[in-house]
Amino acid sequence: MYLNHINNLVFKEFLDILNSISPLSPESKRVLQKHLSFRTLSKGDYLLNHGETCRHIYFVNKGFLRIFYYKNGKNITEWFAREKNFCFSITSYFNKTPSDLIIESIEDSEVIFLSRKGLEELRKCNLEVANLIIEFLSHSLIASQKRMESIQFETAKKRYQNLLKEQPEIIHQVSLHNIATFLGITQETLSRIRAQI
Amino acid sequence: MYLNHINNLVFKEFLDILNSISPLSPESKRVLQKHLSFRTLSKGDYLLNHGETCRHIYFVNKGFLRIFYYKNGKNITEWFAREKNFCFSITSYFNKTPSDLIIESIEDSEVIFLSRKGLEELRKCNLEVANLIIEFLSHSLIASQKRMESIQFETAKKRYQNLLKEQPEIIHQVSLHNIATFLGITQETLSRIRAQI
DNA sequence: GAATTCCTTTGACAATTATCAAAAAAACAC
DNA sequence: GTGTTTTTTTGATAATTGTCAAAGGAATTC
Repeated sequence: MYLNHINNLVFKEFLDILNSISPLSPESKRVLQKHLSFRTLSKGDYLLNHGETCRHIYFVNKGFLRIFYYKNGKNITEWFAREKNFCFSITSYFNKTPSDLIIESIEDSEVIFLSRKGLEELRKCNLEVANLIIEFLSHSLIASQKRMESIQFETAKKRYQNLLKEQPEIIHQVSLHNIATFLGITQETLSRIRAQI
Repeated sequence: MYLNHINNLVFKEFLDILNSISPLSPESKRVLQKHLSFRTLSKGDYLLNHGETCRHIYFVNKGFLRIFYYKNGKNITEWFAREKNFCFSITSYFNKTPSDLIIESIEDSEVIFLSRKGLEELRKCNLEVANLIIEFLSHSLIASQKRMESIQFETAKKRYQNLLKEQPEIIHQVSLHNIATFLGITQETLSRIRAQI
């Protein structure tokens, strides 16, 4: 269900969030708004499917998303996107290739779409938009780096404890299996870790 | 040994490389050049030390660098930067915090420094520079993502084989220990993997 | 509320990798 | 070359995690 140009208040709030990431003039907000769209999702809906090319950066206005993919027939969680956070398939978005990742709504959600085409056009001529993208990418890079270090150098137990500390609510939102694959371990191993704590 | 504004030809070539990443007018090149510096390093020299804040993006004009850190007293390789590639400490650079990472020259090297201060100034007022940074960050993000997936979902043997395929020359440039920690395994495990192949 | 389905835990065992120690090989210095 | 140091390999053992199978719980449906 696409509802373009309808929920103006939602867009206004979103543009304010963008503005807090990197300052935007009213004019920049106006041109950016042209490239926004809005979608509501029911629990279980897919925002991006395997094989589709990722043509947007997604902002979770409400709800909760899971980004996952299939590896040897098993579904592996790559990331969770909480309310007021962004997500997208990095590789598909930049390389314009079919996505291996699937983005699933695990609660009823509201998502704002930022179109790649729009952003690519705007960043070429609008300095504020270009700087907004720089802020966005540098934060994404730091997050990616952090996750990499966690996977490479912490034990499964430590990673689980960190997750509990940083996102305690996650336990009630997603299955143990999803948390386990997100941590890079099997469901059984996570179950045993929990038994120890 | 810093040699600013001396090796003009080297800078010209470097600016051409930047231009090939994202187009730069002669004027943009001119202003960018003001924020470049140059340094030669002997084998074993440190480009960035633990506790120092990373104030530059480095470009390996010649030679070979290793980025590593200490974890429980052991030195762990995070990345290798080959000739004509960039490197920097992501966290230290963006957060302006002391670096955990150490960047070491493992061959006699020539490195071009792109100053963070200069880039931060320029990107605010120069659209071409802002777009250059966007290209740079998006490629960094893709690389970080790729490495993360490799660590999380491939066996040590597979990772070693991929490394051999992608950078066969690396075997002759760095010790087995450094390759092992880069792959996220111990030296002994890597030695045993090699014996199998 | 009984049946079905899905999620989580537990058990037994195998595979992978780490750790500690020592030997072998290679590189380096004199 | 000889001796010294560093790097790599090998051995024995332990720890961690994965795999396969089954049981126990919880949630859902009819």
